[in-house]
Amino acid sequence: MKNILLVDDHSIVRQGLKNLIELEDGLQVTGEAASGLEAIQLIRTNQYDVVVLDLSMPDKNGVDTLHDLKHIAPDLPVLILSGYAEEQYALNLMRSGCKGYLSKDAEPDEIIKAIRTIANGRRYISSELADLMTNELSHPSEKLLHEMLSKREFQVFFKLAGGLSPTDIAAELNISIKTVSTYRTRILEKMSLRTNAELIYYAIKNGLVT
Amino acid sequence: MKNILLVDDHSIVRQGLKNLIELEDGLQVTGEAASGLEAIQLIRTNQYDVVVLDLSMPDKNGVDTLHDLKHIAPDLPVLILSGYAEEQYALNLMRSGCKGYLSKDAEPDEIIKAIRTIANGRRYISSELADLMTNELSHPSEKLLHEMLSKREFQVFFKLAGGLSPTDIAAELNISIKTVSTYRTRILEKMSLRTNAELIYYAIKNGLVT
DNA sequence: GAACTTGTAGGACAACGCCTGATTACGGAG
DNA sequence: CTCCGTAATCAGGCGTTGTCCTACAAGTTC
Repeated sequence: MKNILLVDDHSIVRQGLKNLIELEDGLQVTGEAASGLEAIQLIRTNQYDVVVLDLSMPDKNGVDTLHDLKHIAPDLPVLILSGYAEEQYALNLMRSGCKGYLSKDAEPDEIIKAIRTIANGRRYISSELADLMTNELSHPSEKLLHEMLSKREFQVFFKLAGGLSPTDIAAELNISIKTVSTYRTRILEKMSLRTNAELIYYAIKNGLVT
Repeated sequence: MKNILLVDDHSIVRQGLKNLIELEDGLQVTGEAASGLEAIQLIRTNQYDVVVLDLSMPDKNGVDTLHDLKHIAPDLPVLILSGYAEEQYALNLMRSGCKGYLSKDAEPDEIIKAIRTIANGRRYISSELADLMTNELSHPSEKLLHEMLSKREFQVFFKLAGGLSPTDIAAELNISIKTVSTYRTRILEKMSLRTNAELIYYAIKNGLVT
């Protein structure tokens, strides 16, 4: 029997998933969290086989949550569930160590399939994502700019795009402002941007923020 | 027995809502639509007492869907369920004739309460929304926000939106940086924004920059 | 004429950016 | 397997920039 932790701030979504999952043999939901912090705490004290993680949450976003998770429990497999517009960062997330990535409007069947696959220790890659990735491998030069960022850089990028100040970001990531500033410089450099404004513009135009 | 139509493109969310609703006496889900168009079609041919409508959908967004709905079935009460960041529309939507507005992360209890209230022909207004509305009424603004700016303020707004630094702007307008900063403060104040990022976001979404 | 609004800035202080450098992690060459 | 280069993560110093608060004159509204 596989124990599943659901992380999503909308209780309706958790309800829906739970319902779906509990119809299945061998799968059960043994934990629910409405935020990244809650999730981290549950994982510290309980034992799960799979985490199903929503990307967009208020207090601590999915990207950061995934990052922290990987420190606490490197081998715990994570399935990312995303809304729209977030397909763009699928590749970044896969590199950050999630085992699967699905859009919320996927069919219930597919979600179950993904959970099963991941619970068994394998990766789950949807056909859309597979396309993306092979595309990626065959023409590496055509990477989207933001996919050239490291994990940490991407986290910072994301927060800058959301309008957070360096000070806020430093606090959220527990690093020095100086470090944030360093990342910012490198992000602008890698992405050939010049200002925060351009960065925000990029993020909006590429659907990285809604 | 009240018949409810659920409109949301995520089947998980529909599942969750359905589950929630069917535990209740006197409420039943008799229709589901994954898109605005589907919803319109169902409403043409079937009889519902309440529509629960998600705001963000791919083909036709909730705003437009609501608008069309009101032409086909002016008296059919609609409860809007929104994700984040959409609170801005709440007021416009209420004016467009929806009967209630709730965030998706509301408690299940509240959702049920809202549905019941609306099904009985009354409006449902959450406390957050009530706050917003009174706020709004106290300084009425039919105008677009940026139309409330003075000439000078608008010049600065425009340049800020374009990513110019205060220093650059000061140079272009031959005024002190301090003055630019003052305008910035007033602009943010007048437009109820908090950061340059939000300002840029506003400008892009309102087509003030390309 | 009192009460806003608009255009303008100065001073104090915090925030930020740029440059530089340490440490660690990793992958390929030898 | 070790060595080394490169990329990633982090941060301090120092000077600049920008924000916030305050202020004030000129117009506008009631």
